[in-house]
Amino acid sequence: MANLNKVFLMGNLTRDPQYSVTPSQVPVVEFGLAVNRKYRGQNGQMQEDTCFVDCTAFAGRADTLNKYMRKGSPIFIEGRLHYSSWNAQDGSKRSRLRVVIDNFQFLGGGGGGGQGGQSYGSQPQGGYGGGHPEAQSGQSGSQGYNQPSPMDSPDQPPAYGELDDDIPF
Amino acid sequence: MANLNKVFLMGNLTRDPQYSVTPSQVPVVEFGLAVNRKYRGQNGQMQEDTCFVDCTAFAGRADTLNKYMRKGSPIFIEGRLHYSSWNAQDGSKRSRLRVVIDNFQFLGGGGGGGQGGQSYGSQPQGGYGGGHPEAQSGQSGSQGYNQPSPMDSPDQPPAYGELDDDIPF
Amino acid sequence: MANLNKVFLMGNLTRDPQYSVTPSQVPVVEFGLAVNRKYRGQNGQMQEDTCFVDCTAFAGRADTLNKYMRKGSPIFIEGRLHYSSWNAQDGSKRSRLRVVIDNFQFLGGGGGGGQGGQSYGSQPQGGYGGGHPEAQSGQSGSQGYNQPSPMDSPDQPPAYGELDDDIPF
Amino acid sequence: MANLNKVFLMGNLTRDPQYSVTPSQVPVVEFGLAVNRKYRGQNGQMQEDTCFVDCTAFAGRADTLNKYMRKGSPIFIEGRLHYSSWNAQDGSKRSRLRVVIDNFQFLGGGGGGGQGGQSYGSQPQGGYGGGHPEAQSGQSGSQGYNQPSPMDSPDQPPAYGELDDDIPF
DNA sequence: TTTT
DNA sequence: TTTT
Repeated sequence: MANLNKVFLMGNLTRDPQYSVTPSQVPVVEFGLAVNRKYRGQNGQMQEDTCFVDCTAFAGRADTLNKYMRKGSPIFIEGRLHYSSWNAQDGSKRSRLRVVIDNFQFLGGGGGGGQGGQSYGSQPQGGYGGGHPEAQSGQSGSQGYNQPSPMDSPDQPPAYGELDDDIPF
Repeated sequence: MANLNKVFLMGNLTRDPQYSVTPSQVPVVEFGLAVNRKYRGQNGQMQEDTCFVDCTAFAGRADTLNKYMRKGSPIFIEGRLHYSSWNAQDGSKRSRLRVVIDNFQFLGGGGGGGQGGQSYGSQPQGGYGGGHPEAQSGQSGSQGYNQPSPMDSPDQPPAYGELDDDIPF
Repeated sequence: MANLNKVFLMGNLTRDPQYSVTPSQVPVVEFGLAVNRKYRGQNGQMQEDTCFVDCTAFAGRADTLNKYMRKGSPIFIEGRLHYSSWNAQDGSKRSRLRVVIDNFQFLGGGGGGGQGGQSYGSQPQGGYGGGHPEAQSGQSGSQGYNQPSPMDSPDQPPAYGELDDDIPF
Repeated sequence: MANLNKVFLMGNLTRDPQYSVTPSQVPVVEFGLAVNRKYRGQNGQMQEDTCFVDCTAFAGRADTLNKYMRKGSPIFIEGRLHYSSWNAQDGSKRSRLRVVIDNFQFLGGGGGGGQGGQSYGSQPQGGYGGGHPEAQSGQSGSQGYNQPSPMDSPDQPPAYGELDDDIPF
């Protein structure tokens, strides 16, 4: 009953984002991501292999990614594995894993678009969302965070009663 | 400009959750978490040390944690570091890091409450939310997921146009 | 040039681990993992989908997993995505993503074997390794950790010079 | 008994790395990290707060960080929380959380040093290690990875027996 | 090919 | 202030 599905990737787009919309006009973006890995092989020499991952984003994230990412762009992605299966033309059962994007960060220095390091996400408490005008990404917005600013000098952090806001952090 | 703040912890509560509410009646729960680590020391012998972390949860998460967790309970936590600072009585500047909980999982087998493995969270696409009646946790709910059910047998996963739902996954 | 490939999963084995060895007798274990997700669909009702992930472990990890895990066993996995590709019989190019296991935790309460919560891994500094006799998992062991035990009472944590050990933590 | 302690941070150094060595000459580096978070407050307006985290690295990682990071440099860090406690001069018990660095990535575009996106780490299977000459970081090196290159065209990935290497991935 |  |  315990379930967790969390993926963190950094890599470069292998192709320009492909933009589409669902039947009810929700934006969708798909692209490939290449994640390289260097490792020391049996022979003691450095080797490299690449993990190619298909990634999908929806809604505001799709818009933002489509706007700023290009083939070669470096990106940090937080998401989850998604499994889909279907019946192939030859009658066999086929399946695929992809990554559905929940949050991302543009990383500078790469080939394509993103050269800043903006952050986008959908988790108000989850951390590193917002920051970009296009980053409309379904935040529930109910759990703001306000830096405690205690009036005086206790040996403990301020209690919640001293704060004028609902959720202190 | 790139920012990320993500913490994953598994450990046991060092004390019963302490429940309170913010001035505007938002539930808050605080507890200590002990996370053990075994490692091989300089001498080659196994050693153990414990990391004690103060954890805080708000709203529906606070209610659920308060209801099921007790001193000794094992738990999996996803959250973020939160820094607070204040002036101590002696005039010195003091600060503290704590973890603000975004998602959690009860893990069986421990001392106190949680014996199942239920999952709670606040991220519709982020993965492992819901499942428990008490798990009211601020989901924005806009990004549902429906298993694709292709009509026929392509050699590719079904396109979005074939799906009768807004966001396929 | 920035690359990251990190996966965290919790779920249940869909089949008993399948044990084998590489040509040079390195143990290998493979199993399927089912990771469930509850979410609220477009219609507002709770829905569930399952992500099926093929997992592979090597060496000491393979031994331990093979010994304790069974179909239905709950487990926490830390690993990385691995991409492999090959040419299918019909001449088409095929590919697959799987998860290579770096660390894992048995989680209690499930169908099969693991009912404790032991921890296994390969990262001395990475956290939660060791603890089980079978957990031979390639630790480099060079970064031990010793709890600082300052003699007196500064207003700062003890400096390294006060410690009688190489790496204080 | 289940324990996990994992931290992922992206942010900027708040000061130049401070280099030292342990009594037995193991390199140590310490620096502060600022991780920003944007969120929508109760009032509906965007707000920002910063999490300040003390970070420590040892051995080869310390050397590399010391060489390339400066105040303002952006960085991605994977590590673990470390708790230390001591008795303050006034007799009170004091404690502190910090992050011990296991892996890191330089991120381009920031103030100080890192302008590439090199990756450094200590986990052979863990992913994104190596790549830099200075990145001496305690790899056990036993779990190399070789891309499978099947000769022909099965409908399954190649079995291990077909591979001429110990650990295929 | 599928687990709770 | 501490849990298994």
